Amino acid sequence: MSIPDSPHAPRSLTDPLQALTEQERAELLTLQRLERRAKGEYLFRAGQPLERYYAVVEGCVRTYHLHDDEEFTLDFYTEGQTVLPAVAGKGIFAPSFAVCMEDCLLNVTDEQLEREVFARLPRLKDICRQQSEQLQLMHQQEIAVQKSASPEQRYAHLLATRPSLFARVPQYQIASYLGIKPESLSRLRKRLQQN
Amino acid sequence: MSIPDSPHAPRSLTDPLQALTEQERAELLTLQRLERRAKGEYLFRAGQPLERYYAVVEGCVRTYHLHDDEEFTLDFYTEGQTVLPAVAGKGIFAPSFAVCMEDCLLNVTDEQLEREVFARLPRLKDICRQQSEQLQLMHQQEIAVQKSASPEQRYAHLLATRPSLFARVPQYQIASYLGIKPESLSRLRKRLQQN
DNA sequence: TAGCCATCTTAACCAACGTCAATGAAAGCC
DNA sequence: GGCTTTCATTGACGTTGGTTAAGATGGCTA
Repeated sequence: MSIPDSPHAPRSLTDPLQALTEQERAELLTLQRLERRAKGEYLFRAGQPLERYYAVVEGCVRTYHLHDDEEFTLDFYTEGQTVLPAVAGKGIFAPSFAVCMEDCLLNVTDEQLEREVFARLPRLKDICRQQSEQLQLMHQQEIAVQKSASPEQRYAHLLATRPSLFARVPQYQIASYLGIKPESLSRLRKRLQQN
Repeated sequence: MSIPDSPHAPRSLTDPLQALTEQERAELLTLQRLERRAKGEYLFRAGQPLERYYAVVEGCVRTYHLHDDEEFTLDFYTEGQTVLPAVAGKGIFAPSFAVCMEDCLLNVTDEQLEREVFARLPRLKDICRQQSEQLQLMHQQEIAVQKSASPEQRYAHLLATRPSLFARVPQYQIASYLGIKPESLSRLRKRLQQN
């Protein structure tokens, strides 16, 4: 019933900004651009060019994939998380849909802003690159878990690591995140209660 | 029975070196370091610091994840592919095992060599970054497929896109790549034959 | 050649998920 | 309040993958 959690492949990231000085962080705050999005609004849709990327300051964003008119939830992003790998720019197209589950406050970055920020805070570039590499390894890890863990294990793990999600997100979307149907999740939960 | 293949999330990459001039490519050839590894040799093991990364020039490398003494194949890398995201350096640890399925000829890069190459061919840095971003999107795509496609669909897709693998790799490892047991793959194949 | 090992297949049984359909419960709307 | 909509639950039933165990095949070696 245990989830494979390699000690060297963290599934959650340390705040990348910790490496900055107080002053640098203050400067970053003056540079960043915040936007509000209402519940139900889309940040992007599959196939669209990705000109901006988003970090969640407040609220919850869900990404999903569409296949045979059915949604498959890829991930939920909450406070402090960056939606998708922070990738944007020419020739980059969204592989999925991203929709706000709640009213959101978002930190929005486009190519130009990224250049400005990196110009002011050159150290941030390396930090971001490291962050991106960590994320890649985490994705490998996620694929591994998806292959080796049962739906029940994945559910238990989600419940343990992100319990607050269950209060913010409808269960049928959690089910699709776990890769099963809502009815199955319902029965799975019942099974666990009884034991 | 169709596999979700978003037109904008390519599952195979264009050769990143196409963007280089003939001369640059020639220079790259003089810089690169080739190594031979025998069948069965490990490139790295889970938890080890990743000081080098590898591209397959000839042969086949398998990465896998270990969970409850069972192997879960993450991917097979053949001619022209880079093993894992090309990530290496301080603080980076292997999330999985990588073992040669055949005698291999590998293109090996460590941090120092990477610096040298980037110093000689500065354009390559951007190319690699773009490549890395594409890879990240492909990983997202893979997670989506893993969630939305049945083992049968994944099998059909693998057969269609990488038929040569079936001649190079034992079937029980293909099964673990598909996320099922060898017996199930055997039955699945029989089912498909009959229909 | 005989024996061993790894791999693939087959069969029988069980558990778990998918599907379809019906019922409840909660929230939002007129 | 009554209505609709959305979401969660439950049941019946079929399909499929996991498990276990037993052969079959082929290659390798003593």
